[in-house]
Amino acid sequence: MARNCRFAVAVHVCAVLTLRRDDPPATSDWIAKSVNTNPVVVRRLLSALGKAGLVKSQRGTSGGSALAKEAAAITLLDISRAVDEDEGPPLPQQEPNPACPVGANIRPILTDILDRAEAARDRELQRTTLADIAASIRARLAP
Amino acid sequence: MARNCRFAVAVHVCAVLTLRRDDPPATSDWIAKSVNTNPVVVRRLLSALGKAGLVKSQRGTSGGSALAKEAAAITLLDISRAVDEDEGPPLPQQEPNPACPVGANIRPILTDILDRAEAARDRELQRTTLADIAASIRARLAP
DNA sequence: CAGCAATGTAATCATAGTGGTTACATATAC
DNA sequence: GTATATGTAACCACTATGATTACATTGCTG
Repeated sequence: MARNCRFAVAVHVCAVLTLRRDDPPATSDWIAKSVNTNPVVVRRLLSALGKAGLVKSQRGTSGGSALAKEAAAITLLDISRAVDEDEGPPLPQQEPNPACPVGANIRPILTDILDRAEAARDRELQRTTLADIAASIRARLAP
Repeated sequence: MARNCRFAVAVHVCAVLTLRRDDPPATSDWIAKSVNTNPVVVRRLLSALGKAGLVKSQRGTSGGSALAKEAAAITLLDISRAVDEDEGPPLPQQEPNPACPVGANIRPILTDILDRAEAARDRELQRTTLADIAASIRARLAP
């Protein structure tokens, strides 16, 4: 998993947008207050989410952002892919020694394993949608 | 997944030790040449693997390292846990705004999701042992 | 149309993590 | 006792991250 917090913050941002359905679009300023960070950080994420087609933003007065699709149609994997650009598997950039039987053969084996591990993680993220997140939050609000 | 290469290098190191079963213990110098890195980097990993009980090392002349268990009894998850110390889920250290319904409730939800994703990855890593890695390498050596 | 309010994005900065390297103390075989 | 190996601390260069400032751009609204 990526060691940054972009995914976590992006889910938070999207959760805000989901709970604000039917309300005027949320400004990056407003969202930033909920996340407790700088509005530009939020706008960067919204920009990435927008390029992925998950969110649409409007400039100008009474502008802001809203989901571009149904909450049930956006999975956490979509969000992860949108904000965490695809770096390959975490292998050393220095190639191993091809003169050693291990060095000559370990690379594709490691790539395969790391890809499989990431696929497992992805499958898990794909199982949850923004609608599920919203439901979890609502459940905690009115117990 | 961690964004460092420790896991990948550690698997390489362990693969070397596995293929050298019944040979004199491997020195960090020798292993480093296979990985194509500095011996100290290898020793750091061997130290962590040793503390996890996966490897044993011997100082002094004709010293070196060897597996502490059967290769079939060491999973890639064991190696990952040994060299990538457990940082929690990647959440922002700045707590979200408790006055917002989302900010007040998103934290445990995110933790749950990230834990689940990591568990899926772990389950995948657990399915492969060092014996499997060694077999894959041997298969590529004599096709 | 004027002006305000919002996004989009570049540039900069402090901080932290990573891996490579040197150095040296310690242990062990011969 | 000496050569050889591990175990670690210390330091360095490089990179990623997230916060921040600044400013251009867009669009509503009076």
